[in-house]
Amino acid sequence: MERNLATTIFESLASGVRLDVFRLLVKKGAEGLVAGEIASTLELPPTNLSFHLKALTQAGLLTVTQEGRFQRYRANIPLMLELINYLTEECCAGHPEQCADLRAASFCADAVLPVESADSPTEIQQGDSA
Amino acid sequence: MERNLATTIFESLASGVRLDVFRLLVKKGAEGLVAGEIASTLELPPTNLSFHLKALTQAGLLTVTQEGRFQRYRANIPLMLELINYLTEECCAGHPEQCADLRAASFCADAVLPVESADSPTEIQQGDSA
DNA sequence: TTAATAATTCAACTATTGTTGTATAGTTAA
DNA sequence: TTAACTATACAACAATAGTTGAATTATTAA
Repeated sequence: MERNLATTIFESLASGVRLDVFRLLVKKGAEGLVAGEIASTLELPPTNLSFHLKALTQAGLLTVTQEGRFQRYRANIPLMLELINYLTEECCAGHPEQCADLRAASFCADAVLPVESADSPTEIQQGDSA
Repeated sequence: MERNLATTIFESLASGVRLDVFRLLVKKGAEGLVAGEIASTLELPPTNLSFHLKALTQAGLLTVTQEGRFQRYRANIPLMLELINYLTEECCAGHPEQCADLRAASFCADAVLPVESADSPTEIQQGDSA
């Protein structure tokens, strides 16, 4: 993982609103939520939520699939695992075995599989188009 | 973990400088480094490094012990574990067993034990004095 | 005590981020 | 096509974070 990506991910979680959004979507797992459901659950104005969803999605922490007029968001758990691996590289002064448990952790790996839908949703990659 | 602490931790890692500092100290493990060693390793002006060390320490990610005229910094790995647990609470829509591996991870747990020193260093708790 | 060293604090400036209201793009149904 | 709805993009302002140099505190050694 590149340093810039890591700082972007941390920055995208350095806001109470975005942290609430990400944790909510981690809880929902593979089901995810559409933007309106997130807004009503967290009681946020749509404009403000959109701002934060964009930040999280551009950091790669969320994926988006379009379902008709809805946008469904899901947490990108594998990216979180990569981030943790980045933090623990060459960990503990030459004793990497101390980190083995964490580095091998699976962390909800199935949470990124998209749910089947009648609208045959299309993946939207908003990675780093900025 | 409280939400404010979590966002403070993420914010403290949302800077390239602070991320470099934290990863460097994770690599050093229980040995840690004094401020001057960090400054020379990362080629940072002491004033700027001090600013970032303060942010990391106030977030709880670093611990400081005084050794004579030196300040030795170490990474606080258990806090990182708490943070990961906070992210995975009620994970994956009622299937918490999918996260079991990560939540049980030990992640360099011995990295916080202070190294013995002739100066009998004293713990300095800079947690939330602000 | 005096000088040298390690690290931090303070103040000023620059740069970036967060919030809100309004306007726009795309989707659905009559 | 028109109207209603979902969600995002844009622009303006308010608030916060980052960097630097000079001054300060604390420790060590002569």
